[in-house]
This record gives sequence, C-alpha cells and structure tokens, in this order.
Amino acid sequence: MDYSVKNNNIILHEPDLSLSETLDCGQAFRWEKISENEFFGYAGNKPLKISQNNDIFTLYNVTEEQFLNFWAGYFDLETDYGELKKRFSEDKTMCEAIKYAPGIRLLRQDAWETLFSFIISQNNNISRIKGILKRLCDKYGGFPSAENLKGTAPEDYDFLRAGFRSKYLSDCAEKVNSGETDLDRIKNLPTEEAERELMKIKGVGPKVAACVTLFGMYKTDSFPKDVWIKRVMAKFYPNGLPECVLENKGIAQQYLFHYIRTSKIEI
DNA sequence: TTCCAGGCGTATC
DNA sequence: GATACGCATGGA
Repeated sequence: MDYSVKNNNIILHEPDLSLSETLDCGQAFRWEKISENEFFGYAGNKPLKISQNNDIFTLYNVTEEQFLNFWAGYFDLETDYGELKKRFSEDKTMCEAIKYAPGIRLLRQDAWETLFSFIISQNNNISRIKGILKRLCDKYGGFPSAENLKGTAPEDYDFLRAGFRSKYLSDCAEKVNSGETDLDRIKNLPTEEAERELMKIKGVGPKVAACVTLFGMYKTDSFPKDVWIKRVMAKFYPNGLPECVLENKGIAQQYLFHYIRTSKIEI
C-alpha cells in the first residue's frame, strides 16, 4: 500500500482503482460525483471526500489512523487487483470486461447497511434505489442502525416510497433486533450457510442474500445472479463459469455486471 | 406512453 | 422441484 500523509489528507497511489467505476457500479448507493474527478459519500456513517488524478487519490480530512483502520479496508487496498485481473483475463469475456472498466474493486461494506439496502434493490433500478436510501438517511440523520428501527411497522416506511418492500424492511429490522438474525455470527459461516440464514428474512431470496455475503461480508466466492448476470450467463457462459474466476467469482461478477449493463455490446 | 428494474412470495402443478 | 404471476414506484 503506497500512501503518504500530507496536511490533513491522505495521498494514495493505486493504479487499480477508478472512483467512478467502483463507486458508481451498483454495489454502493451512497456516493455521488461532485465534480469531474471528485466523489463525496458515506460508508456506514463515515463521510468522505475523495478525488482522483490518474492513479493518485486524495482522501480529504482523513487521519493516518482512520485511513489504516477503515478506508484502506473499505477500498480493499490490501488485495492485489493486478494479480486478480491477470488471472481472470485467461477468459476472453473477462478480458473484455476488465478492459472496459479496469478500475473496479470490491468494496468491503457494512453487513447491516448492505442487507437493508439490497432488500430495497429488488426489482428496482439503481437511481431509484439511491433516492430511497437518500430519503432514509435524510430522515435518520445518517444510515439508521437496526436499533434505530426497532418496532417499525411497514407503514413506518411509507415516506421512503419503497412500495411492496416496506413489509420486508420491517421484518428485517425485527429479526436483527431480536437476534434471530445475528449478522456477526452469520459472517463467520460458510457462504452457502450464511445465505441460507439470511433468507429467513422476508424479501431476502438467493440474489439479495448473495449480495449481502459478497458486498457486506466479503465472501468473494458468492455470485449474485440478477437479470444482467443471467444475460451474461446465457450469452457467454451457457456451460458455466470458467475455472479461472471460480475462487473469486464475486469479484469477477462485478466486472461482468458493469460491462453488460453499461457498455454497448449486443446482448 | 410503455417498458422494465442488482427479485421474491405465493399458488399451482 | 419447476414454472407463472403479481407486486409499488418511477427512471428512461
């Protein structure tokens, strides 16, 4: 990890990171582009302004301790994406997807925030998901904890305009508050078992559960299959994923998802 | 205006 | 176990 401290900022050198590709590819919903090369957003309830000039990043008003204890982990800086991408590129489609957006990384996000957010994501589009989460955070002065949502009924979420998902949100809050869903315990389970546990929450099926284990628990072998990934599978991998991605197919999934969803390739 | 979105619960077979 | 359908809302 190549960084230095300058004034109150952290200056980071990282060739395998693009802010727009990583923060705006549908894995996190609370980042916004505030200028050509700057983003502002939140991870948990930690705010950050960050800018990029080629492979040099500035994290504003971040101490070395905050950087090492939190942001370095959030941006997955200890993982060598150069090495990962080299391995993935043994496959032709992966090679194209990586060439299209080489700066994607998997963010290590908070499990609770990921769970709540991805319940909202189902049968929904990304810009609308962002709007719903903004209304949520505006009301609670940041992303609410499970405790903050204790005792909420579906109607309590009307202000979100989340539609049929409201009943799922109150069930999620209830199960986490009662301890029936214990995210810290689930984190330590094998991927498949963890997903089975998460699916006890109403509105959490295989896809949402996989997003939670991948984005919120850093289980890099989980593989969320949304409508876009189903298209990728049908078009490029009718006989299954190539061997070179299997161990980290969750990370590979991010490149594929972004590639098929935003590039102009024929589906 | 119509189509569809980082799906899931339920009914039915 | 597999398949079909409805669902709230609003972006494009």
